Formats: sequence, C-alpha cells, structure tokens
Amino acid sequence: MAETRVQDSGRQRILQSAIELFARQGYSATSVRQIAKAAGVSPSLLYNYFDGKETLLGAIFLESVAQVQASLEAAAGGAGRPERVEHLVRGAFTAVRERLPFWRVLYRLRGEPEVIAGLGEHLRVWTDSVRDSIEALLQDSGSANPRLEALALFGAIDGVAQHFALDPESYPLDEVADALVRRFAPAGAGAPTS
Amino acid sequence: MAETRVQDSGRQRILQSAIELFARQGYSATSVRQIAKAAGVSPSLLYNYFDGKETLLGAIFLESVAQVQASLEAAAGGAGRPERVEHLVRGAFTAVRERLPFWRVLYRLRGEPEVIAGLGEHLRVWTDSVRDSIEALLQDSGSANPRLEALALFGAIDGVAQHFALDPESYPLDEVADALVRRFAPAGAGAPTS
Amino acid sequence: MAETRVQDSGRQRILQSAIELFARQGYSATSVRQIAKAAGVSPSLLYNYFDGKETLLGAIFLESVAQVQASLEAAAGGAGRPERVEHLVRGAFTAVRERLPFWRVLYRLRGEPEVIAGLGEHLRVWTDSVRDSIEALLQDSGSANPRLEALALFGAIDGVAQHFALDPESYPLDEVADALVRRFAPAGAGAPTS
Amino acid sequence: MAETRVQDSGRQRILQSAIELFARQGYSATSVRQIAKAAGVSPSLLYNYFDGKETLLGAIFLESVAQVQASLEAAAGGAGRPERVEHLVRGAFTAVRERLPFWRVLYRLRGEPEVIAGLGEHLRVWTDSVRDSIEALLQDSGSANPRLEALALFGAIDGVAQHFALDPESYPLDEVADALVRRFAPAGAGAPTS
DNA sequence: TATGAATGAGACTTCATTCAT
DNA sequence: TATGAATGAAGTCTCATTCAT
Repeated sequence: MAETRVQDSGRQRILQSAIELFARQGYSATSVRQIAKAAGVSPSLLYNYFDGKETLLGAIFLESVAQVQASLEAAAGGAGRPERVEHLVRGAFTAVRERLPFWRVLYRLRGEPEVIAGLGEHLRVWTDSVRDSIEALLQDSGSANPRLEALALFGAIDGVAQHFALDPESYPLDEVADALVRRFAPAGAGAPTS
Repeated sequence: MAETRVQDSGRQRILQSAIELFARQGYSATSVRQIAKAAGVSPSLLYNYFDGKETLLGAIFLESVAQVQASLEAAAGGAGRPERVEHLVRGAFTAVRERLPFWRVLYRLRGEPEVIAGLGEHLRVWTDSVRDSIEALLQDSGSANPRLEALALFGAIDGVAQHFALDPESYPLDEVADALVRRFAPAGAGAPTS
Repeated sequence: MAETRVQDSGRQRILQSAIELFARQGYSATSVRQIAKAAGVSPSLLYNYFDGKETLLGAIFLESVAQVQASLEAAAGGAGRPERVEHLVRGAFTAVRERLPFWRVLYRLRGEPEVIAGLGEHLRVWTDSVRDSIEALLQDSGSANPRLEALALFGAIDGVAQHFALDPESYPLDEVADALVRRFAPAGAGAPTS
Repeated sequence: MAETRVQDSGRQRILQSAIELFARQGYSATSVRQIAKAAGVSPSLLYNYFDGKETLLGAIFLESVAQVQASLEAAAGGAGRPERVEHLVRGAFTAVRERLPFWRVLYRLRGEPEVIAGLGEHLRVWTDSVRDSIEALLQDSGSANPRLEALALFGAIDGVAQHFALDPESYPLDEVADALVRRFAPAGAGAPTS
C-alpha cells in the first residue's frame, strides 16, 4: 500500500516526467529544468539520481526496452504463417499502445545516434534483433525470400505504428492492422495473383 | 552566367549546410554557429537572409516540399491498380532517395510539432493530402475499404523509407519495394490468394 | 584502548582527507563531497563535526599550527650564531618534512587571505612571530642589521622549503640545507670574505 | 594614438581583470562572472576571445612568461661571480616588481598542477630552466657544488620574492636583496669563514 | 553516530540574436 | 554582401548545506 507511494517518489517521478517531455518535445529540446519542474522537484535532485541528462535517457531506455522486449516475445508463436503474422502485428501494436511515450522517444532518437553517445549502437543491435526475429518467423513458412519479406513487413509495422503514434486519438490502428494482416498473411509472397 | 555563382554563394550555402546538419543532429541540437561554420560564413550573415533559425527551417521546408510534391505527382498515374501501386511505391522511394537529408529532417520533426510554431499545421496538411492521394488512387481500383488500405500502404511506404533513410548504404530499397508492390498490387484486398 | 579506534573514526578521517585534498588541489578547488568520499563517509557527517568547509579548514590550522610551533621551538637554542642558524634551518626543514601536506595548504592559502574570513589575520600574526623569532636569534649574535638578515634568512628557508614541497621525492633538501647554513652561519653579515 | 584605445578594449581588459583577480583570490576562487564584471563586459564576451576560464589562464601565462623571460635574460651577465650574483638577484626582483600580479598567480598555481591540465608541465619546464640558468651562472665562478648552490640561491630568491609579493607595500625588498647578495656573492661556497 | 533526500545559489558555458561598420 | 563585437537568456551541472530519520 505504501509501495505505490514509494514508487511515486523522487526518482520515479523524474523518470516519468522525462519520458513524457522527451516524447512530446524531443530530447534536445527538453531542458533539465523542465523535467524537474514537471516532476515537482528541484533540478538538483535529478543529479542525485542520474549522472546527467544523457544518463537519464539511458535509464529510460534500459527500463523500457526490457519491458517492450518481453511484450514482443510474449506475442510470438503460432502454428501456421497466417497466425504468426497476425500475432506479430497485433503484438507489436499492443506493445506500442502500451508504452506510447517510449516509442515516440525512440522514433525521434533513432535518427540522431551521434547525439547520444553509447545509445546508437545499443539501438542498432536491438533493431537488428527485431528484424531477425521477423525473418525467422517468416522463414519457416514458405516465403520466397524471407529477408526481403521481413524488411517489408518490419517497415510496414514500423510505419503504421509511427503514424498511429503521431495521432493516437483518431488513427484506426486495429483496422489498419487488419489490412496489414490481410496483405502479409498469405504464404505466397511472390505470386499472390496466380 | 553570374547565376551559378550566385546560387552557390551565401544563402544557398547556408541552406545546404543547415539541411545537412538538421538531418544529422536534429533541429534543436544544431546551433546557428554550427550551420554558419559549415557554410563557411559568419553567423551574422545568416540573419541577412533569414529572420532566424526557425525561419531558416521554414525556408528549407518550403523549397523541399515543393520539389518533393512535384516528384510525387510525376510518378502518379497508370492504367490498372497494379501499375498505380507500383508507380506510387517507386515514385515515393525515388523522391526519398533524391532528397534524403530533407526526409531525415522531416521524420525527426514530424513528432514535435510544437517546437516549430507554424510548421506543425503545414506538415499535417501535407501529410493528409498525401494520404488522400493514395486513397483516391486505390478507390478507383476496386478496393474494399480504400481508406484503410491507403493508411496501411502509406504506413508501409513510410516505414520502409525511414528504415532506408537510417542506413542508405546497405538497405536493399529496390528489392523491398518489389516485395511491397507484390503485397499491395493485387486488387482483392481481403483475398489476394484466391 | 577504545581511544585509538575513536581517533581513526569519523572526525579524524575527515580531517585527514581534508588536509590531503586541500594540499593537492587547493581549498577552493576541493569540494565537501570529495572530502567525504575520500574519508569514506557521507557529506552530511562532516556537518556533525564541523560547522562547514571553512570551519574545517580552521580546525586543520589550529591543530597543525600548534604542532609546528612546538616543533620549531624544540629546535631553537644553541650557543653561538653558527649553531643557532644551523638549528633553525634544520628545525624548520624537519617541521616541513613532518607535516608536508599542512605546509602545502599553508603556502597556497597564504596568498589569498580574503577567502577565509578570520584566517588571514591569524596567519599574519603567526608569520610575524616566526620572523621576530629569527630576528631575535640573530640579534644576539653580532649581526649588523638583524632585521634584514632575518628577512633574508626567513625568505631563504621558506623558498627552499617550498621548492622541496613541490617535489619532495627528488629535492635534495639536506644538502641544500647545508649550503644555506654555510652561507648564513658566519657572523659577519656585511663582510664574509674578509 | 588610437592604438592605446584599441589595446584597452575587450580582450585586453578581460586579460587585465583576470590576472588581477587570480592574483588576489586564486584561480579556483575567481569566477568568470567576477572577471567579466571587473572588465566591464558581459560574461559571454569572454568566450568570444577565450575558449574558457582555463584557456584564459593559459593566455595570461603565455604572455607573461615571455615577458618575464626577456626581463631575466636582460639582467644576466657580468664579469666575476659577485657581479653575476648581484645581477641575478636584482634582475629577478625587478622582474617580480614589474609584474607582481603575474607572480602571485604563479606562486599560487605552482602547487596544484593537476587543476590546470596542460599548465603543470609547462611550468615545471620553465622552473627547471631557470634553475639551470642559475647553476650555469655559478658554475663558471668556482663554486664547490654549483647545483646545490643554485638550488639554495634559487630558493632564497624565490622565498624573498614571495614574501615581498605578500606585502609589497612595506617589505624592504631592496635592502633584503643587499643582504642576499652579501651572503651569496662570495666565491668560496664551502668556506666563507676561513 | 550516520545518512539519504532534498534544495537554492551559483558555477561554467552556449545560445540565438543585434548592431555598428 | 559580410563581419566582429557584444549581450541577455538560458543551458547543464556542482556547490555547500539542511533536515528528517
């Protein structure tokens, strides 16, 4: 009971405020002052918990990536190709919906890896592993060129997720997911018309 | 004769440096000094041509959006659905390839519309018009729910383009384009196999 | 029995760490955090024992000055001028060697008396008393102008001590002491050659 | 005519204020704000001319060391040992008198070489060269152990100079110089009494 | 005796920008 | 067209310090 209270204190509040502001304004455009103010603490306190703005971002990533990873793995599996594709798509979108602010931060930062020293490599590794998972998933299910198929599907999921993230209120994510699944579920990659 | 000389001088060099730095580091993380230095001029000169950093960004957008728009329209058209989808996909990727830095800037800024006062609305209008174009394109070609189809295809194109933009050297854009076309060209949205 | 234990705890460890850091980095450049960390305690504990950083410095001085004073007085005395000069020089250098960190702090702070409110006056009084002692020592031993002789000898001792403090590992302090003694021991100040 | 005015502007005023404040309060205890205020400019301007506080200090040193070096060399020379020692002592004290603030900064900083990254080595080299010069000067003039003699004389000069720097108003520098010269001028280092 | 949470003041520094030339 | 001098506002971060426990 006191636990939720404790969780809500100091460090936790800073993390929460930071992720929200980073999501809305971007990392560079968000000042430490803003974060502290949003968290209701003094800017100094931030430095009791984190070595600096960059470390704070790192902490956000470490936490969120782990949770998202778990979320994605939970959604894996399925007997045939259609089921697998469907699980993948739904799982991915669920993960995005669950941690929307994190994804918005991710999308923004993905393009400027130099800004955050150690993060770029970390991100690339993670992205590659997701791509490989999708490829593995398609490999078992009679795809002509699973790698290219994986890139296409990965891109599609990522793009739709981003469009959703830009306007979560009115974007019809589930219906678009249906459409994606219909397009990518069929096994015959090279000749759906014949 | 003097024209080419003029083009390369002052204003043009600033614009060029700005777009490249914004693409690499993001708008907020790029300073006026950096831009001026990269352009080989003094920071003051920037203020002879633009009212400030924000105006400079606006100018970049105005120029680039017009060119991209033209590029996209040139790629429109085609007799049947498959041709139209193919033209759309190829045209979009060509546009991205041609103006890669601009797109990287766009992808970054799309998520933080508040940062740049007047730009957000402008961007949204443009994005919507692209989406509507795709929808119109699909509408004529027997799609069950053209709006959702359009969103899915738009998302897919956008996502793939972004993945390409993140690693243009080694991303197999043309092959992924093929895969996308194969998936989205068939008219029957709900039953591409039958 | 418990005494040695107590000596080594808390207060004593803080004092020790403080003097070493002050000696190496200077007073202003040394932070309370650094001192506490070096002492293996929390910064807060420092405020249980001292009113603040300045008070801590005061405590260091009070302790050390007393010990140095004793050390110097023990070295005083001697029958004739040569013996007295020799005792003075050797005694001073022994005192420096024994409490090297303290002297390094002293040398640094001597020049900025305003920084430490009450310390400047204290220091000046002490310095003057040392100079007067030397003068008295020379007065009894047929020096033409004992005051100027005292200033010269005091300066020489102080300068050599400082050079030694800057590089204690390789400075040949004892040999230089010999040289100093040879130069200053003879009674005839104005005509050592005759 | 306008030249003096130009010299007095901006950069020059900052340098001047900096050296005076560093001399009075020490490097660490002097803030950039203080320097700027004393120079009658904004703190930002300082960064137009120097990369930062440390670079500013470096600039001060480079300028001053060169001038002092010249001053010392000008004072070198003399036929016999007594003349040489006299020239050395007088020259050194003249150099100190001429650039008193610089010397006070030097004395303070000599003890904390780690604080200023590249300066420590520079300083040590310079100090060694001065010591070597003195040694060379004594070598030619029948000194038993010129190296130790040089260290003793160097220490004496340095110590007296420092005492003078601490209280330039009332320290009888010239008279103490006389005393020093009387003590160190005679050639017979080991046996001034015989 | 000892500490972790917390902070106001101020440190150095960079920012976008103006203006006289 | 072009720049160097100059600056107010704001940036990140460290400081010495307090207080409840």
